Amino acid sequence: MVGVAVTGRTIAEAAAECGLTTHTLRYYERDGLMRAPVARSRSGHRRYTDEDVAWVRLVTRLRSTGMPISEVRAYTDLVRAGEGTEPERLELLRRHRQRVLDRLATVRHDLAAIEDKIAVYAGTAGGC
Amino acid sequence: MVGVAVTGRTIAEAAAECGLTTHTLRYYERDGLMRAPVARSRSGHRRYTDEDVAWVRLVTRLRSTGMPISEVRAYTDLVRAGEGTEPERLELLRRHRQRVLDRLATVRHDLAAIEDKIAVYAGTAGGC
DNA sequence: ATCGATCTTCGAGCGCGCTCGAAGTCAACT
DNA sequence: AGTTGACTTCGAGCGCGCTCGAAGATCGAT
Repeated sequence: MVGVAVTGRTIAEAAAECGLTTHTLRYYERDGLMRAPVARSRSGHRRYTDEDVAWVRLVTRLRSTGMPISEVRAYTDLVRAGEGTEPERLELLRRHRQRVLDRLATVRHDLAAIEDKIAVYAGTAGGC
Repeated sequence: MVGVAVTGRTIAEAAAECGLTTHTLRYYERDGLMRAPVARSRSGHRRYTDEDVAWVRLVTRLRSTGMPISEVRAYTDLVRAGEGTEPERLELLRRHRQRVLDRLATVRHDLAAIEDKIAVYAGTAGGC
């Protein structure tokens, strides 16, 4: 075979695709947030597969909804442990979901109070 | 007059009422998050008025919706500056409102993806 | 072969928002 | 009067989540 294509993305490409920095991507890996260590080229450079990128995207969704790093790691550990851990993963995700919903409700409630204040100022500005 | 009632709450009472610690309440004051310095008893202990508590409640709503301390301080400065700053206050609150709405949309979107995953696990667990 | 951009590891540093502890004063009850 | 607990100021410390920089190896285009 001539010219075997190097598979996977560089860390910079993966970072751009996920909206993260290369620093953060390395940090996540160090911190146990990848299902498996990212593959390397012969010279040691990281090569991100589609699966790696998809996983990082899941991680960012969990993070964006407020899941702490430690809990993302716990979830990752369960996935890495393989079959049989599905009930635990489900429970973890469901607990997270409930927390997010509670948080959303609180924010909406507090936002409503702030919007009342906006309405007062807007009324003042309107001069009516 | 016999037994003039001491007006206002102690810091512990105010903290309990606002769902904060006394440490946090002092920290907020130090950090310029109170409209005016809290009144003191003759011996120097803080006495929180209804207005103080109402203000702290506003601060907690701004914080709870993600406004940074520095911006709460900026808003506080405007209120302290008095009349004429209403348009700036309005603009600040409106900008905040928009950020909160954007954030809510993002969280809802990311949560939906997580709920898809929950559905997959739940399906697996259901065994159908 | 050369050169500039990108990659590696490692450990330190930072910004935010509290959180805590020390050392001392004051309040309130018995 | 004594004692227990709450209050004061001050500055330091902490947990989280990155973020950065140094020193050096490698890549890819010319």
